[in-house]
Amino acid sequence: MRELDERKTKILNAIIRNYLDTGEPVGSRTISKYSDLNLSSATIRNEMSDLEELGYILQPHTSAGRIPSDKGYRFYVDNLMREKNQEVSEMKEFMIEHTERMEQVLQQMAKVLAENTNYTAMITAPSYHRNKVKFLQLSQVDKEQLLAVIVTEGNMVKNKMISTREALDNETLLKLNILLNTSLNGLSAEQINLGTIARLKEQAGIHSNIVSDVLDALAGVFQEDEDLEVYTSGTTNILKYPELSDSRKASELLNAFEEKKQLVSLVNETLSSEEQTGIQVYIGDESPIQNMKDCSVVTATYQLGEGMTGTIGIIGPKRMDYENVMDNLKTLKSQLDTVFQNNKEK
Amino acid sequence: MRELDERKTKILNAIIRNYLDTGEPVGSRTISKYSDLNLSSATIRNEMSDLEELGYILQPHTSAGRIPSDKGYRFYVDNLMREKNQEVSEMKEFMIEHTERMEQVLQQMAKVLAENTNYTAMITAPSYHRNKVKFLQLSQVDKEQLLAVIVTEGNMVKNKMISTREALDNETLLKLNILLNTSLNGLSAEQINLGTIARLKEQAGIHSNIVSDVLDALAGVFQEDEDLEVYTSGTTNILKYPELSDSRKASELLNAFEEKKQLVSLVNETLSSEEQTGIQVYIGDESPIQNMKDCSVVTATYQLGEGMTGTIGIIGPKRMDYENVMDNLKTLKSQLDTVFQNNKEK
DNA sequence: GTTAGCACTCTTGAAAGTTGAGTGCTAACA
DNA sequence: TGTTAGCACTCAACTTTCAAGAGTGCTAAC
Repeated sequence: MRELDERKTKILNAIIRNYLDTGEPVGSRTISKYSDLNLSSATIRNEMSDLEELGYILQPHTSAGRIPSDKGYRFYVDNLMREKNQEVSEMKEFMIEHTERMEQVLQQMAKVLAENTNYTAMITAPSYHRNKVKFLQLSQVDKEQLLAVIVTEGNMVKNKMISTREALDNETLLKLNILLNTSLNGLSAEQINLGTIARLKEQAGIHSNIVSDVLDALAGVFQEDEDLEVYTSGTTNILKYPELSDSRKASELLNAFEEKKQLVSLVNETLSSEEQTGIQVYIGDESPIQNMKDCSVVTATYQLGEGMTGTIGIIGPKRMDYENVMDNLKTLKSQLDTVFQNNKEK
Repeated sequence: MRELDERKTKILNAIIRNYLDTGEPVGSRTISKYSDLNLSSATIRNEMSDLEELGYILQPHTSAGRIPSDKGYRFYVDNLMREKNQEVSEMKEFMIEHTERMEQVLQQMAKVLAENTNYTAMITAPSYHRNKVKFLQLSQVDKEQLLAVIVTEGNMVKNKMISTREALDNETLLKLNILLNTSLNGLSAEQINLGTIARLKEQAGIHSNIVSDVLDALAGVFQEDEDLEVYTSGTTNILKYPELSDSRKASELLNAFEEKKQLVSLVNETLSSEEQTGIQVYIGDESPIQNMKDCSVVTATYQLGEGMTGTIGIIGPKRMDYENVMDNLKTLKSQLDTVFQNNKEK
């Protein structure tokens, strides 16, 4: 037997929906009129009393209406929420325009997401943990400087300047390039081990110091992506919700967004606890970030195959419009897949 | 004859300093005790009355103390402020650690600046307007993709992927590279005109479409820097000042920081109205950004020679600690010069 | 020119009163 | 047994009132 019978469920649903709309505690009379149950407020009151005892709703104070508890929200998200299946939104247009610069795309997406939802959006660049070197080139830029260009499977390009004592002649450069490419191509960060390195240096002979520099650069490349690029947008949206906009809370939250480092734990959490749908909802204390205990956080991961994953997140008040948010995330998620897919096939 | 005699000046000075400290309207009695003028509060009152008539201070309401007007702040900044000349601060250490990635350096500086001042800091990457192409290279990354790498005089590196219908053979690639380098090296954005382009395409023959792509990329590179990379830090600091932290104002301000586009006008304004010291102070309405009319903005430009300039700015309440802010900007400015200088000589 | 004194103004905060939404409980009803 | 009407009660939120305190402007005296 379920904890909640049908009528209680309906009433809980009505309460939550109403609260999502208004942000005000909702009373028995409202429900009595609002819902199609045709029950008097007194009956509703009795049921509400039960629901409160069960922990689904709570009263901010005696003689106020009820608001959903975290448990109530959880029940709503898990059981009550209707899944919308909107058609593909306008996002696509944006993305087709500029697929050149990854950063721009991501920033743009965050923006669209924030605008669509009126909450704060964050999105991380796909991370290359298990990504491989695809192309590597050293060029002589001027007398004392080499430029190392590194391209990974995901077509991410990284550069690193290397200072040398003196210019290398063309032939040496060519040799080095061939050496580096044959040795390192197709390898991921984990696969480049001491053995590889030693062998490489040996073959480089007197230019082993340059090889060192290149490897440093390479490490830097992979490293850099570990400390994660996070794009946020709509951070100021939280000020729109009174329950979050008091000076202290707002300040803490905004800080978390500015110091993007704090968001890392959110990303990791999301990545580790993968679910079937790929969409996670953290309500209040469930969130891995302490500062967000008065918020709800909805996250999704997008996959690009070959171990490249990124995270999208929406942060808003607990009474966020979960349906809309999850719908948005879902479409964006699929959009991302197709976009990067296309990009690759081109 | 000056508008303000010595005594009025002293009193104004005392009022402003006091207000900078406390943020509260300051009354005649406070000044009478606080300053070394040995005047009774009544006398001060008379003088204050004059000062108000002259427009240097104003009353929020009858029977409150006085606060500085924009004109008062202006007078303070121009005439009253003592210039501190602190020794080189801790900034240097930070910068020496990571000179690799321009972005990181700038972001780091913004952070230090924000922490030092407790206001919001912004800093733009040096812009290459008049900067020149130093090195240019096309490489075959895989069957259908070329990578164009562009290095400018300032050692800024930009990449652009170019899709081709089919792979080019090595020889063609070499020829194209030589062609591009000989034609474009040493040229700035303005110098690449239709004549150059036509000539280039003609020489490229059947590969003129690739040349087109490279030129597009090049345009993109210069363009991209025109829509400006701005790094901000300490945006939440404005919440520390009650006069800015009410929901509406804070929201507008934070938005301006997030939508970095809005900051462009500030940068342009700063660049155009160059002064001897290179440090500008915008008080209230003087600011080119409407949202900042309740703030003061202090900006400086740093120069890297060869037409590369960037802008640093501090945004805070009108009662900001101008001395400290300007001091910070001044040292940072010189730091930036030396750092980039070193970087270049290496 | 400076100062003491006084009446006046205006914010601020506390205290007291009022309103209204909402509850819990009881008794009656179907 | 479940539902409902009615009523007393509670409590946040708002309004009003009041007193205190800071500060001013003005006048008259030094």
